[in-house]
Amino acid sequence: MTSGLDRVVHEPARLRILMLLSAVEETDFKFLQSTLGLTNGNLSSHMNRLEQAGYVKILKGFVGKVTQTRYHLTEEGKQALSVYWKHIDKIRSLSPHVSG
Amino acid sequence: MTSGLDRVVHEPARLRILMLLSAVEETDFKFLQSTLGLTNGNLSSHMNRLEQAGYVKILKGFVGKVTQTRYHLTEEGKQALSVYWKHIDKIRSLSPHVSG
DNA sequence: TTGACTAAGTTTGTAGTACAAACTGATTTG
DNA sequence: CAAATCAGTTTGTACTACAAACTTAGTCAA
Repeated sequence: MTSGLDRVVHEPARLRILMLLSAVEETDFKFLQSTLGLTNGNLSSHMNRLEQAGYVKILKGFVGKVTQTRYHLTEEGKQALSVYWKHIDKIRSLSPHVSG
Repeated sequence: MTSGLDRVVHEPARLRILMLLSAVEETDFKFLQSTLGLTNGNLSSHMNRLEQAGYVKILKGFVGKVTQTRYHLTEEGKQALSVYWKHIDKIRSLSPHVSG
């Protein structure tokens, strides 16, 4: 009856983050930030939300003396994405007339 | 840089409403409500939002002596849906590895 | 060594919104 | 005439995305 869409995944910024991560497996804050055009604060919040949901792992380290935060997509995250797209396809099939 | 996703369309309940409407062109409150499993208040708000966006037309009338509200998908609404799915496909193609 | 500047994020405040509960107003039924 | 039902609308609340302000640490210039 309901859409079944996972709100954590459904948020546009996070969906794009997850899709990027699913392509590269692991990446860092600055890459995501500049690639997706998000502000620091915004990206930071989203990554925390994704971590809380268990969809990414946050890895803090250094590059030389400068801190660097890396992100890794978890199995749960991959699963969530897969399920998400299934639900999207279901909604999309509600109308055979809208192709996109 | 941004997702390009229209927030009016992106909301799950509204997306499903629009997809249903795009299949049937026109329908009434009770059908939508029972088909999608939304509460009256919730559906009412969503339909108003969709009307404000110009995506549906609200037609109030009677069946016998009882009021009935019908909804009609506008051209703008169809367009918005089409554009929405284009953006979704673009996001989806960010990763070739997630099939859904 | 101290003061300005940059880097890499985090925390905070606010405006917007989805949802359910409470309400409205008309009609029908006991 | 009261009570119940129908067909929705309005209101209140809890949540949340976003940007602005802040933090913490390192680098450079004099």
